[in-house]
Amino acid sequence: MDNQDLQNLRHTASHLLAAAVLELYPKAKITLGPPTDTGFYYDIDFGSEKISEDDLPKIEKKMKEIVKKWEKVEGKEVSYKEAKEMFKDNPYKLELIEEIKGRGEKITIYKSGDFIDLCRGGHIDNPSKKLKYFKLLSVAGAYWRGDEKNKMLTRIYGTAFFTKEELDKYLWQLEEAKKRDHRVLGKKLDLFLLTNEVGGGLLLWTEKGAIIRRQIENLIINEQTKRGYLHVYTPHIGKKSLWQTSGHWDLYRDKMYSSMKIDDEEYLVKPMNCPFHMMIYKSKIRSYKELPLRIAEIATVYRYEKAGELSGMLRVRHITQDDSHIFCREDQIVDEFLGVFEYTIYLLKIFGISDYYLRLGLRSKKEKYLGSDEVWKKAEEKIVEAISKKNLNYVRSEGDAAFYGPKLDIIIKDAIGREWQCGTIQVDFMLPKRFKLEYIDEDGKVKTPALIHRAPLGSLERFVAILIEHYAGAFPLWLSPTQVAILPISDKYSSLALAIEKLFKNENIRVETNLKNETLAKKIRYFTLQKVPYMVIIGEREEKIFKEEKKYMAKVRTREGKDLGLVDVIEFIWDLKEKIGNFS
RNA sequence: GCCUGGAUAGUUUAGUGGUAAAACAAACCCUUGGUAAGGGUUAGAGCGCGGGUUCGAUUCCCGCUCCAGGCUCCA
Repeated sequence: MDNQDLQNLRHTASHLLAAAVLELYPKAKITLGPPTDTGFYYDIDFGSEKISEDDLPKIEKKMKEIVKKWEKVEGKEVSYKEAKEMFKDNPYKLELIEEIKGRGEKITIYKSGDFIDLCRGGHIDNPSKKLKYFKLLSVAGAYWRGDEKNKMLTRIYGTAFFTKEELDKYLWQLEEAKKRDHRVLGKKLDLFLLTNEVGGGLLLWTEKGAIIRRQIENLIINEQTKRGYLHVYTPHIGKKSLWQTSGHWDLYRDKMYSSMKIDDEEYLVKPMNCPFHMMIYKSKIRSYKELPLRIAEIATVYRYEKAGELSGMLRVRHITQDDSHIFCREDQIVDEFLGVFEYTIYLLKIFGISDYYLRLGLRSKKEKYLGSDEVWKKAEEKIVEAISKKNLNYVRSEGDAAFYGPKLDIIIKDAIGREWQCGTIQVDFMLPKRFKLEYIDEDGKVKTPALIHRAPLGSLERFVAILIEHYAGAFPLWLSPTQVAILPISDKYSSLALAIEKLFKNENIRVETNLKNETLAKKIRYFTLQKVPYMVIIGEREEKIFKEEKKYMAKVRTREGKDLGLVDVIEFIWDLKEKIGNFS
C-alpha cells in the first residue's frame, strides 16, 4: 500500500461524509472535499442550520450505514450541459463546472450508491469492504475558495485508515501531542502567562520562562559578537514620519497600532526595527571599509494580529526578534547571506532542531510592494545564488515576500503538526534608498548600500514555544529553569542541604531545595514532573561522610530515573559546568 | 475579523433556576521516612465582565472580554 492508496481512501471518505450530510440535511450544499496529509475534510454550506461537534456522532453513524451499500465508485465523463443540469441546485458546483470548462478540461462525475459528486477522481474500489476505519474529528469554518470576502462554509474534518490499529495509533498520537502542547506545559512548568486582564496576545514571561529566554538571549549576543555584529538598543516608538519614509505607513499599516500624540506630533509603536537601525547607520559618513556593517538588537516589536489568529506563545501581538540589519556592498550580499544562513543552522543545531524546510518568499500579484521588477529580480537572484551554492532544497512561495524584498524563511512544525515561520533572511534594495543611506566606495564615489534584514530564530516568543514542544518540557541542562534540585530525606539534614545548595549557587547553577516535610518519593515525583535534570539526595549517609571526612557527597538521580550513584558534589558541579558550556 | 465551542478555588475538573462539589497544590499537626503520591486537620471560589428575564441566575437570554480548533493572515 502506498501513499496514493491512502489518499484515495480518504478522498472516498470525504464523499461518504458528503453523502451522509445530504441525507441528514437535505438542504445543505456540498462544495469541495479533498484528502489531506492526515485525513480529509468537506466544506459544506448548511444554510441557516448550525452544525457543531455534537452533531458529528450522528453524521458518523449515517456514514457507517451508507458505506455498506457502496460496493464500487464509478466515474464517467459528462458534457458541460449534463453537468450543469445535474448540479443546477448547487451554485458552488456550478462555479467549479464553469472553471473546469474554462480550463478546457473534461468534466467527470463519480457515483457510489445513490451519491454522485463532481470530482476529478482518485478513489478506492470497494468502500464497503475497505472504508471501515474512519472518524470525524472537528468542525471549523472555512471561506469558500479560501477568500475571506466569500461566504463562510462549515468544514468537517475527519481521518481514515485502512486498519483499526493505524486509526487508533493516530488518535493516540493526537492525544500525546496535546500533552506536549506548549500551552499545557507552559502552565504545568510555570513558564508564561496569558490573562484576559492584560489582553489578547500579550504574554507575561514568568520567572522560569524568563530564565529560558535569557539563556537564549545570552547565546545570541555571544555568538553574534563573535560574528562581528554590533548590538544596540532602540526605542519602542518613533515619529510617524519615520514610517512614512520606510513605506510601512503605506504598505504595512494594517499591522500597526493606531498613532499616539506627543507634543503635537504623531508617533507610532514600532512593528519593525529597520528605521531605527537605518538612523544609526546614517549617523555618520560610512566608508566601504566599514561594510558589512551589522547592527543587531534583540528587540520587541508590536504588530496587530486579528483576534482569532492569536495562539498561545506561537502567535502574539508583541514579538521579540533576534533582529539585525546588515548594510553591505552589492558584491558582498551573497557571502553575507550565506554567513547568516550558516549561523542560523548552527543555532538550530544547538537546539537539536532538524525538522524544518526553507521557503523562498516572493511577490504575489495581489499585494502591493515597493520597487521595480528589475530590483526584485536582482534581489531574488542573489538569494538563489546563495542557496544554490549550498545545494539547498527550498519551496518557492508567491505572496510570502516582505513589502521591500524577497526572503528565505525557515518553517518549523509544532506538536500538532502546524507549520510556523521562524527564521527569516531578507534581501532589500529599497529601504536604504528611501532613507538616503550612503557610503564612500574605494573609487571615492558615493553609493547606496544593500541591506539584509535577518532574524535567525524569528521571534523568541514563537521559538520558545517551538522549543517547549520540541523538548516536551524536558529542556537540556543549559536551558532548564532549575538545573538541580536538592532533596534532603528529612528535616534533620536541612543544614547540610543548604550548605550544598550554596556550593551550586556559587557556581551559578540554578538550584532549588525542597525542605518540606515530605517523603523522598514524593519529592522525587514532584521534581520529575517539573522535569528538573538532576536530583541530589541528602540523608544520613551523606551527613556521616561529611562529618567524618569533611567531604560533600550525595546520591544523584536524573529526571529519567537513572541513578548516578554517590558522587562528590564539587566534581559533579564541574561536570555540570562543562555540560552547560557545551549546550547539553 | 469570520465559523464553531468554551470560561466554576492556585491547577484539573464535577454540578445545579433556590446562593457550589472533588482531587492535586497550599497552611498546620502527626510521622523523620533512601528513589514517582505516608496519615490527619484547616483554609480557599460565589461560578470571566456588564446588562436583561425571574420572587430568585453560576445555571436562561443579550452584549463585551479572553481562550481553543479552523479559515484568512503571519515572526
